[in-house]
Amino acid sequence: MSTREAQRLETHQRIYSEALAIFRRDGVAACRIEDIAAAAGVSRGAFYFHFPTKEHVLLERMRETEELLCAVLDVLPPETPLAQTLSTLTAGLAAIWEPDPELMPDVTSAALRYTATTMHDQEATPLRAALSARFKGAVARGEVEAHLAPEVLSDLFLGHMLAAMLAWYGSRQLPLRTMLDAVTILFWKGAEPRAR
Amino acid sequence: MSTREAQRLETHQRIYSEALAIFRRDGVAACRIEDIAAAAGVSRGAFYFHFPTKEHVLLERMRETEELLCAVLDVLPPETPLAQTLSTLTAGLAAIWEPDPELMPDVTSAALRYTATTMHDQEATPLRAALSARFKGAVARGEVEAHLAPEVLSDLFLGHMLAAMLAWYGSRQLPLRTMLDAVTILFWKGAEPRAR
DNA sequence: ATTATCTATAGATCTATAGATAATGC
DNA sequence: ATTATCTATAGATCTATAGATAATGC
Repeated sequence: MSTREAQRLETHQRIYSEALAIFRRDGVAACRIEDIAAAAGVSRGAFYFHFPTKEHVLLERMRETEELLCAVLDVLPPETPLAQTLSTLTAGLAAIWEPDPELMPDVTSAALRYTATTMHDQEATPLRAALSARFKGAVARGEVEAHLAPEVLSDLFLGHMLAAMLAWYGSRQLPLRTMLDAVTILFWKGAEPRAR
Repeated sequence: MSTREAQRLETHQRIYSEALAIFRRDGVAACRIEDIAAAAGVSRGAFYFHFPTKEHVLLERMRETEELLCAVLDVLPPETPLAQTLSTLTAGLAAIWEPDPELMPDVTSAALRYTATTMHDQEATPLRAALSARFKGAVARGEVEAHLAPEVLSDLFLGHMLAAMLAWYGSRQLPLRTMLDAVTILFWKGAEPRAR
């Protein structure tokens, strides 16, 4: 790695982590670019060189967490039962967000809008692609009763996790892991009582 | 209604509808307050008198759609089976958003963040309260197998509808109504194959 | 010499607020 | 006379970009 590239990455990382710290302390809306630049020891222009807007810092946070989750999923062999894959995912999500919930609403709402408005049909984030492949395998193995295409089902599962995280954020009655597992069971079993 | 109040409401409505029109045409981010004020024939200050930020226009749009949905639900008698209540809700959601999808990601992401960050536990929007009451009744009648409290289940159902709407927005393979009904069936039956 | 990274800054836009105007209450 | 609604505008902040500097490629 060249000196110049190392320098750029270091500055980028410093701006990124200072921005998140100020977001947590003051809230995203109240934080000025000037505050971030000052904390990182650079000019306002340097912030704009690295991030078009504050929202892009939040999107990078989402990418970062998705990379962590991808790494966790990659460890599982392809034929892993979907139920176990999803359980691994909920554990990963809880490990990331439970100790640091403050930015969750801002990060998830930014990511949802960005994904909906700028993501074209064929593209997908690495996490969406990885989970979609797992769902396809599960459908092929007959583990899932699909009224919907596997990739749609996969996106819906991720959407349900986000909904659960936001519901959790508002009340915090249960541990996040418990909440996410309960929603996974709901996804799996449905809300209708079984005949007995 | 006093002259003054009528005038205020009229100006408010004019700013509101012009703002939505410009949001649809140019996108929320690109739209300047000046553009909205000019289209409504008022000063920039008048915009701020009626709305603290552009985001509050989006939140008012969400409130407006929720009122429509509440009106639809209120027609159903309290003992209506939950499945039928939810079907009425999906029809209402599709009727609102299918012909005018452009602002859906901005409206829903603003509403999600707002609800998560500023809504305290005891409060709820009229729609959340109305649907929560329906879920409580359904649990009492044994229509729902609840691993989660009825009001949490109700919020999750709404969250699942939003996730489905955003997934629909990205691809538009199916009619929105079909998509929402498929997710309702998923909510109801679960993804696991039944023993046969 | 060229280019990537960053600084400095001009101009655009936002936000807060003092002041104008017309409706209201007494 | 008081107050609600709106205008005008000063000051804050953002965004776009010209220019400085130091690393790179030749």
